[in-house]
Amino acid sequence: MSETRSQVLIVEDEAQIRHFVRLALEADGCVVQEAGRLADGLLIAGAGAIDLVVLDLGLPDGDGIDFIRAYRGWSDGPVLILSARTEERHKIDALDAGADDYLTKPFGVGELRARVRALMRRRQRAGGEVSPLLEFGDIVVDLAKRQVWRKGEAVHLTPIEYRLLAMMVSHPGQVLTQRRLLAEIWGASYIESSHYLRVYVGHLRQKLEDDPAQPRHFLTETGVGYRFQTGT
Amino acid sequence: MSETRSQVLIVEDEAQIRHFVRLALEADGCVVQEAGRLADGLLIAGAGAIDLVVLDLGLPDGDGIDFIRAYRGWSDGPVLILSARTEERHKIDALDAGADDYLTKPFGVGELRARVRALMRRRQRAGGEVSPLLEFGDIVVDLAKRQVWRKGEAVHLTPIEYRLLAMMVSHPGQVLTQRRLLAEIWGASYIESSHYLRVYVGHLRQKLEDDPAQPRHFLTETGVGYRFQTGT
DNA sequence: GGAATTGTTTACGACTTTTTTACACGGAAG
DNA sequence: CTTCCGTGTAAAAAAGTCGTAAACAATTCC
Repeated sequence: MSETRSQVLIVEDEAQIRHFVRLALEADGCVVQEAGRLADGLLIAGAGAIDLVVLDLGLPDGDGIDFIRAYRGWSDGPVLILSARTEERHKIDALDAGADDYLTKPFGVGELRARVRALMRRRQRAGGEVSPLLEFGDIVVDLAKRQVWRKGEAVHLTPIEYRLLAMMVSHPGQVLTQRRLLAEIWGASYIESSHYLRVYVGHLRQKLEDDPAQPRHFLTETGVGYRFQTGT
Repeated sequence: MSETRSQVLIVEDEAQIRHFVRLALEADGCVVQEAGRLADGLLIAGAGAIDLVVLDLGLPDGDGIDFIRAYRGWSDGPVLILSARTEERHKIDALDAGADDYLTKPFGVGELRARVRALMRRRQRAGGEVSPLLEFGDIVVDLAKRQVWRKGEAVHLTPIEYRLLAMMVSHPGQVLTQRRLLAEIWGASYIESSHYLRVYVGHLRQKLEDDPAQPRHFLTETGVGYRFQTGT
């Protein structure tokens, strides 16, 4: 936490706990954003440069496990679970879905802060080792900074465009089915709205392909989904 | 844990718990080394090749915190604390000294394994995942990416063509009856429409065989079905 | 409050895939 | 030799999918 302060997102329905966590983390110099529902949380996480997510599993508008899976679709950032569920089964499921730590309520504020510090420390160390720049022909993507360049020029992407791109570059060469893309970007209730994908893949091709009509990276697999091709 | 198995070091004075942890982690494919004292633990860890340390804080020959500090002097590898001490102060101190996770005794074996998997996952994420390739002469199939190559060149297949190919390469050398292929690809009500198969096997031969008229992989078993021959 | 940006929805032509139709080939049985 | 059956190609028609532009609604930003 030397120059840029860490951005933390809290996804939690109880305003009281949100506030409690916010105070705890701000004491360590974090910048905190709050979301009361999973859908809002995904929106914020997709829109901004979030360094760490603190997630309550028991939210009213959906299962927190689904949030982890969706988030993991485009981000490797640490996720700490807060939950009232103490059963081992829940912990295992959350950790295996991609969470990094699991803290059961009630928890001590000091322990929460220490665990957040541990995750942040590990994150910064990992960032130093590996270059976060992904390069594909003319396209360069920095997933950590949420920035995209084409032929050296910065490209502006909207939140949805960015999440779609991040999902695709995170699975190079692989076909991502329409159902999966829709479920992880718009939510499980949108798996039939495939026209959204046509519109937004179109946007990405417009902004990132040399010839949008003859895409070389964002390939269509008719009837199945889309494939991000890394090669030239 | 793709090729090289993870090396785990357990530093713990009670032989019973050591054995318990060893069994738990070996079940996940880890290679486990044990140390009963901090000094022995440092010696083993110092020899290198350790991917993760499971450390009991309450050892007779010294403070576990000192172990963490010493270990952090040369390694960034993950450290998971096991401890009978439940007080928050101890957790905070251990985490701030460089530990990555803190589990209080008694703990569930499932949770321990899940937390170890979470730490390992984060460690290995930098390395790209490799999906298994099926190779048959000139033909290479990547079922995970849904991609097919012939003599190094990508081959485009329609959904039905791909499902037919996937079925055949999944049962190499085996005769698949027309009824079975039709039922699995088109549905149970199509088991008499054997003529679809002629069309689509024809497509596959056209796209993947050297001489479609003299197929070497997609063989006809007249009156029965088709066989996928793996050999050259 | 107004302007700019972003997300959603609609419409339609172009394109891909599937289904259907037609016909030629070749071996086995009569 | 002819007939029949299962088979292999080709190409049509039909069905389904995709890409784009543009209008509208919601949201954000000044």
